[in-house]
Amino acid sequence: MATVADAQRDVDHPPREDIRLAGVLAALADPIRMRVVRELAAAGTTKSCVAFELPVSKSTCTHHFRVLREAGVIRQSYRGTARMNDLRRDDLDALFPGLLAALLLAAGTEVDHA
Amino acid sequence: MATVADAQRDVDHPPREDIRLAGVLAALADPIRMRVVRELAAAGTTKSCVAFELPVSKSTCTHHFRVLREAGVIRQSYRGTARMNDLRRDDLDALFPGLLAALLLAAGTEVDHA
DNA sequence: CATCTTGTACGACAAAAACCATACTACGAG
DNA sequence: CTCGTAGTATGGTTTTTGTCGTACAAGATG
Repeated sequence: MATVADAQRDVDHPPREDIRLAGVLAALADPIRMRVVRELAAAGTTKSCVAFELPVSKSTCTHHFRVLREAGVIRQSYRGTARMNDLRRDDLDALFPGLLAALLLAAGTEVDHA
Repeated sequence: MATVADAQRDVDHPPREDIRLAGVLAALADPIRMRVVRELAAAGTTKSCVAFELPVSKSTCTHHFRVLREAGVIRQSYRGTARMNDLRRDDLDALFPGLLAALLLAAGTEVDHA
């Protein structure tokens, strides 16, 4: 369960108005990070970092999640030792209408054809 | 006017099926290249490299146009000494429906709010 | 408390990217 | 033919990025 201590360990996220399109695109241009976003969108709920089973080391994993967070693509919060990740769908849709949907669709069809 | 010699100087473009979403996103994550694409979309026609008046040197300019071409975002062809550039709207729309429109819209609203 | 699980911090490294200057090619115009 | 214009090629520098390993921190669990 999330505790008060968890909340204090929480980390900074850019406010909605600071999210830049260039940052979002750079974040999603990496295949590992795009995969994370796709799995997050498919799940529809928060997922811990370890749940993704990414083919990289722990520290690289931390790096990728930080890039996604600083770009404003995901929201992170602690729950015990786990860091839960969550798509910032609301903010992205408000800022860039249709973009997330088009990106997820594009990524999906590309995988299907591979 | 375009000549036979012009055609022989033409350069390789990736076929539609080789265009990767990651490459397109990486290409568009650079502000200079996004600006080129936006101006191309707004113009609706081909434009020579020099017509963009980009704030970088000639060689850097060549570099950015090559990245866009190799990502499959633009088509280039010679006309005299000028290299004409053209958005690959048809291919992008076929591969990634709605993506280009969402990107252009997003880039446009971002500039408006700046 | 001891230990396991999760994740972070830091330092290092190689590869890629963005940039420039210089030298060059190719076409067009005088 | 000569010169100007448009762009390429090459090679260099600097910055950024993706990756890792090691050491550490904090909560969960025995």
